[in-house]
Amino acid sequence: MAGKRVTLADVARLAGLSPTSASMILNGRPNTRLSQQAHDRVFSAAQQLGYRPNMAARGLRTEKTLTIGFISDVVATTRFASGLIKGALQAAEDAGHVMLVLETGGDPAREAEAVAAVLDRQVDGIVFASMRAREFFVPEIPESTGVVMLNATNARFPTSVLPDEQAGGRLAVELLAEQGHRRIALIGHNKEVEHDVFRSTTVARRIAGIRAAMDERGLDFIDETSIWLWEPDDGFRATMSLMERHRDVQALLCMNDRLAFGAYQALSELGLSVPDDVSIVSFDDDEIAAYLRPGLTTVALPHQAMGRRAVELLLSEGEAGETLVEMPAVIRGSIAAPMS
Amino acid sequence: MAGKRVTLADVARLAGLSPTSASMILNGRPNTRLSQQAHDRVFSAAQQLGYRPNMAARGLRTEKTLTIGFISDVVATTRFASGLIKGALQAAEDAGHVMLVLETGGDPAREAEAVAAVLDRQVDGIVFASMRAREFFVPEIPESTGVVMLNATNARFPTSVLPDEQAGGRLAVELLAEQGHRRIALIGHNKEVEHDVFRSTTVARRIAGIRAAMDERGLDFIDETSIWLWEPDDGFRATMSLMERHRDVQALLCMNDRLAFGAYQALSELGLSVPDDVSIVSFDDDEIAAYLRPGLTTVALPHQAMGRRAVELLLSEGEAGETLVEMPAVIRGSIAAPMS
DNA sequence: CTGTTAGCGCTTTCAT
DNA sequence: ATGAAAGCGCTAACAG
Repeated sequence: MAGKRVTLADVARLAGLSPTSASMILNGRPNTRLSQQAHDRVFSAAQQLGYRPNMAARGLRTEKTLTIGFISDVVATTRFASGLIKGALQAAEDAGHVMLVLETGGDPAREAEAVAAVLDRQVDGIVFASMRAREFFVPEIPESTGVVMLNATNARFPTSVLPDEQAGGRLAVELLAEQGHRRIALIGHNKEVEHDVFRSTTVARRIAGIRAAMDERGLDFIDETSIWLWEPDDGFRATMSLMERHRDVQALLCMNDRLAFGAYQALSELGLSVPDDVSIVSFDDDEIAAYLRPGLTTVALPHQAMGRRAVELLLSEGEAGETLVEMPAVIRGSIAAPMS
Repeated sequence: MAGKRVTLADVARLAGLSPTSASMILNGRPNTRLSQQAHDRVFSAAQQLGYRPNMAARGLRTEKTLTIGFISDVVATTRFASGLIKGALQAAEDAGHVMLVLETGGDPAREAEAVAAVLDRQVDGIVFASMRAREFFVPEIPESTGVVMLNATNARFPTSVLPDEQAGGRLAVELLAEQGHRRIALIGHNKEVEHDVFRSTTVARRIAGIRAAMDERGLDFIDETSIWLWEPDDGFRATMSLMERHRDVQALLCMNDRLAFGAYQALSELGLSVPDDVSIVSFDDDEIAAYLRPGLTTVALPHQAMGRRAVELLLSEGEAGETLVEMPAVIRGSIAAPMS
């Protein structure tokens, strides 16, 4: 049954035409009116034989492979960053493309190899994705190959897709301000990181958004708890230390959901209730946000939409520059009006 | 600079040899001793020109593409299942292969298209991965194409990689029994699911392992709490209901970490402490397991190892049959000897 | 030891 | 309205 693969020549032969004509018909070439009969015969022959074009052969001629390369540092491994892949995959599928996924661990040598590997396969374009937005090293790439930076930036490749962190930062503050909170603490802010542009372009923007929104309303950071990591344990300790010094804090703004998780644990240990005693808003919409009790209100990192957008830009040769994707608020039970 | 791509002919010309010779040298063909000089000239020419073979052209001749297809239902999107991809990616890279990743959402139509898409690109083999182990629909595939089922099974393709659930189930019980627990409750068991082989081949095995280990030690399920979903909220409710009826339970065995998360929340609400009042062991080693306080002891689903194994089997034409991958225990603070 | 010829399956001039 | 021929870049047979 599954002997040799059906080739265009087979289809042409069965249809009683030349491969040339069959090719034109199957590809729906315009300006070349072959008879209706010919069309019918070719289509039915292709159908009957179960013909599928050999992309390698086609690619050899056309230089197009309907394949794109998705090269990431560690995206494939991390919880929500796989949303980037998912979105990209969907957009690729919608456009009839398929995606080569490679992971480099952020190692320049592997990045170079990854680029070579996808270039060898004549991909139609490359998406470079990073787990945390950063300036991303990119090896030399022929000009004919389109490149989009996803959650990352690179001077040589200006087309990039990033979350709209500034608006996201504003939004988080607004969620709290609308409830009437004035004494708000920020958990996860770190002045050193803020000014380390390489490490985190976008965090700086988020902070800028938060700061602007706070200033406009005359609110102040109650505290700037400097911590380095953003894991639950850091959130736990930061919250403990904060509450010790500022028992009157009304709301917490956490830089990510894991910190917020730690904050929940700390507040619970202190006998404080969310949101009755303290409201919490954070960023990411990590999976745990929905698991917490009460659910965590958070400004989502729109990974899936970003992945989708990146591939769309790649395939449409969209204009260069930054595309900012909106960070939507996901409202859950962790915010309420302050009691005092 | 980046004009036309360097071709084998260019290399041969520069080396003063025919393309054939250059090809043989570059591919390190045995039994064809070309002079050492020729080797040197070809290598240096290739180096100098930055030659890279065109895989499409090579694939056209050799029928090999150094590319494998990874088709999953929803793997790419879910937190820990992306471990499957990561492992597969690593094994592929180690073997000099590259991976096309497609997602089908479990929809047969999309599955058929995905298979067609990778077959059109002449992949050297296909891995079918599923989020939860199940009998997986697979469209017709030419016999020459290797297929490995990953966290899934299919009658037509006997080569599959699965977690060793039976041993994992035993292990979980042993962790508790070693501490001296005798009154152990199982959270997440559902008799209907247990017998629904299609929905969950492996859960049945896990239960079998648990049951066997319990029987050997003369332990009994304190309760079989039938619930359908395995989300934190389900764990919360199941634990609440359980503790109401069996205040003397010493340990909880949760079918996954999310259920355990819910159990933590419930116990906390009841003023009970983990592990002093109740020990908890669960399955998966989801990310939250490390986030919980105390850390959750859990029998891990070895996704990464499984992904790796699947690709290794695919590329080595390994023998057919089930490959069971060990589920290792990850010990954290949620277990201790019972107080009573 | 090395080169020539042919052809993988497809698309694309260019003739008819 | 259709087909013949050439060639994409590579490798496998077969001569020299």
